[in-house]
Formats: sequence, structure tokens, C-alpha cells
Amino acid sequence: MSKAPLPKPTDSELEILHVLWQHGPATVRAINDHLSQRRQAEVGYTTTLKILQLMLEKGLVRRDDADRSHVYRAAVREQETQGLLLDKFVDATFGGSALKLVMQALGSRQTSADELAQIRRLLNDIEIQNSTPNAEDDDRA
Amino acid sequence: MSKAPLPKPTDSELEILHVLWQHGPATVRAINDHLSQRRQAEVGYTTTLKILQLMLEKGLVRRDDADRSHVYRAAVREQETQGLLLDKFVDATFGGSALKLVMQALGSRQTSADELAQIRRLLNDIEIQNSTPNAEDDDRA
DNA sequence: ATTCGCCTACGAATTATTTCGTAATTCACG
DNA sequence: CGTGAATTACGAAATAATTCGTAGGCGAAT
Repeated sequence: MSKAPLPKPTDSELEILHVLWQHGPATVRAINDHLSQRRQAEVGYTTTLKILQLMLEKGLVRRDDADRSHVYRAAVREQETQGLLLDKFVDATFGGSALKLVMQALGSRQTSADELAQIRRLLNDIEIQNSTPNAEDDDRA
Repeated sequence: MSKAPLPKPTDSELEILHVLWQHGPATVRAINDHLSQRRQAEVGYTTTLKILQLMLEKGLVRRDDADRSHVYRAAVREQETQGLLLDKFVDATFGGSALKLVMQALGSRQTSADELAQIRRLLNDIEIQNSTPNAEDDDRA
């Protein structure tokens, strides 16, 4: 039916998703502990609970409420979500130019040789793909 | 002391900054016209005015009010602002890893050969700089 | 069974952003 | 001058995000 196009998570929601992606399904208590550690200050328990409830409504998480302590898990994949946020960010900040973003990301900060090597490898992969029109899945010219 | 660390522009503010960066100083009327074109719908004139007034308070723009129609201009540089936003975004979305961001940006979208070449060039430059730590500091030869 | 502690649900205050209406001002023109 | 068009300032509504307090429920330990 009405497949709402995955809502964009807010900052707080994203922080919670990070915890879930990294540690797997967890109770409100566990999530709240992680958040409290990650920040300098304590996070109110009911604050975390409230955000999780809103995330549930938005479809960002699912929950198992078989036990008294409900267990929440991410309902969106990490890469997919990051990709979605990246698209919006590139549009808003770099006028849609992913190139500008990459240049800025690489240019204005120190990048280790190891990271540079990884990027080079990725560039090679991409160029190979570009020059070898894929046989199994080419619905794009 | 009185130097507040440049406030992060909101989406609307960023949109206005784009206009100013691209076209230089402009009146509210001119800015509003650009915004109305850029979007599908008309933007209320006083809406644009209000945002500019807030941006003025935040120090994101300056204005010349010698004439009745005030002329606004960006008070923050494009690259600097983009870098600031990028930092926050990388932290929030990719846990601080610029590498992950670049991988995602390059991996999940089609990038032209030309763009890839530009990135390669940048990588070369960076590696040269990395292997030649301080060229300008000790040229006592 | 009574109490204590943890849990969920929910309402509400706070702050930020975006939007626009209205009033007041100014300028140009007839 | 007096009218009209355009402009600025300001208040305020609408929406969203974040925060937390309080009420109520359930289960374990005494």
C-alpha cells in the first residue's frame, strides 16, 4: 500500500540507530546507557524511551514487546540510511555535486596513507566497472 | 571573547547563502526572486526578509542599509561553511569517518570518468604533500 | 499480600525553524 | 501635497524536535 518513503531520521534518532546498528537489538535501558556514555551528560531514561516510541511510529525501528522490557531493533539498514542522508546533504550543502563533497572531505583534513590507498582501490574498481558494461545487470547506458 | 564560533546555518539560511555566494550582494527582492525560481513554489517576500534579518543577527550576512533597499552579502566563506557543515555531518552520520563518507559517496552513485580523474589528481597531490612534510619552512639551501 | 523498583504510556514545556500578516516608513509622481 | 507602491520591522502562528515529569502497571522479594 502506501509505502512512505523512509522518513529522514533526526540527529537523536540517528544516534540511537548507531547504537542499534553497532550492538544489535537492545532494551531502552541498554540503549540509554550507551547514549549516556557516548555523551558527556546523562540522558533521561524517558527521553530515550520517547524517541524510540516516535521512531517506532515512523517505522525506523521495530520492537518485540513479548517481555515486559521491550526490545528494539533497527528497521532500516545502515548503508541505505546513510546514503539517503548523504543525498540530502549533498544537495543542500554542495548543490548536488558529490565531487565537490569528496574534494572538500579529502582536501580539508588530513587523510592517512592507508585511507588514501583504500580510496584508490575503490577508484580502480569503479573504473573497471565503467569500462566493462556489466553483463548481468545493465539497464543503464 | 566576543567571537562566537560561527553558528551553523539552517537549511533555509544555507539556501540563501548559496544565492549570495553565487550572485554576490543582493537586495531582499533579488534574493527572493532567486529562491522562488529555485523552488517550485513562490516564497513569501517577508519570509525571505525575516530569515535575512535573523542571519544578520547571527552574523551570517552583513548588510548595507545606506539605500532604502538594503543590500545583503554573505559574511561567511563558502568553503569554510561547507567544511563546518561537513564535519558535523561526518560525525553525526558516519561516526566521524571521512573515509566511510567518501566510500559511500563514490560507491553508491555513478561517477563520471572525468570526476574520477579529478579525484585521482587530488589523491596524488595529497600523497606528495604527505611524503614531503615541510617544504616551505626550512629552505635554507 | 504488601511493598519496592523498574517499566511503559502520555502529556506538556521548551526551543528552534519557517512562515506570513500587519503596521509603519519612505520615495516618486501626478 | 496626497496617493500608491515598495520596503522594513515586528509579532505571532504552525510545525518539529527534544526533554522530562507523572501516572499506572507488573513482578519479585520480603
